[in-house]
Amino acid sequence: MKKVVVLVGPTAVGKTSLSIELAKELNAEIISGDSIQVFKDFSIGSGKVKREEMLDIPHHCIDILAPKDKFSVADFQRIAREKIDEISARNHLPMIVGGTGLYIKACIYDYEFSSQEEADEEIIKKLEAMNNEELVMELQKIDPEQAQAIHPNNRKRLIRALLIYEMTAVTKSDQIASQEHKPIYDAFIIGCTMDRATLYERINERVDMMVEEGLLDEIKGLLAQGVNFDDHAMQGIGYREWRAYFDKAMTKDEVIEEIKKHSRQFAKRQYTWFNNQMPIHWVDMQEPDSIKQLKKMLEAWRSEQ
RNA sequence: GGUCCUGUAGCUCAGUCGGUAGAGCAAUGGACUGAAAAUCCAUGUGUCGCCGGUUCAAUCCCGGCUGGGACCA
Repeated sequence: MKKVVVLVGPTAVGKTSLSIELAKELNAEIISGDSIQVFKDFSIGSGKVKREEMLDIPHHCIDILAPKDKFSVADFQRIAREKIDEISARNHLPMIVGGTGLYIKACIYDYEFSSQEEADEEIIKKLEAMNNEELVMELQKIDPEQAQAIHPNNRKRLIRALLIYEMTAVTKSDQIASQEHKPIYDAFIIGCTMDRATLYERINERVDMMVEEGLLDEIKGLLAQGVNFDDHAMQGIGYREWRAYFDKAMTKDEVIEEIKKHSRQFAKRQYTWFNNQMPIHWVDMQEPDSIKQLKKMLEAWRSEQ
């Protein structure tokens, strides 16, 4: 099995700088595991590494899409796995760094997405016109297991499950049942953490910094090139909140507060994912000893067979 | 100085014609297999400003005190 280092953690915990430090020591190349950083021109708001911070460490999966493109887990899985192969072939260590839990898990675990045609507009319209109860009843017919598992209020998932069957003729349950739910790499998963109150302070400060660095100009630039608030990447935190500003429903300061709040809530959700979905070696970013210990463990892991 | 309004959950406020209280937001926990920075679920004990009075019983009525606001001087 190929070795892969994975570095995850909530937003603003300090993943980027630790990743560069580790990459230097391990002769690694970094693959960004982030659902927004793949888009060009979504830079300040997505917390992309700056050129000068990279210290010549190769970075992948950043700026690989145009701002109006669509992207999905399956795309990420395919591209990231290709990168892992390439980097390994170069005798470098691949290191996935990011906060998008699903993307990262789909990449390193044996998730399998059946090939999918472009979803039929007609079918989507038909499903979206149905109420929750009707969706559940429909799913009950083709995939009772998922109809049971998905909460009736979660329309997005209900529609997704129905669509999977429409597109691929395989139910979501069958798809999942065919997997072993195991990693396909020898992955060493590091989780960055710190005291919650401190993290929240850092998040607030980071948002202020983004605004100082020109977040609003970044949004204006995107709008000027034809991106609008309904586009996929614009649903990212730090981006979607500005819609209210341009609609004159909120002041700049109110938008900034919204971004901070959403970022804090996001960090909490990230913890929930990382705590429950993957076996993680947690590192306390405020404890130098904790990082030292991590490096020792990484050394040991790396020299294993 | 006077008159009136006001003080209930971290915040904004409901409410109890007297039987110790509830919404939204926040917060916390959780789910998660093609939108995942998305989507969804669960969780509400708080000296009802303080002291006293009336009452079987007061957050609710009465009195005083105190904080906030508006208006009149």
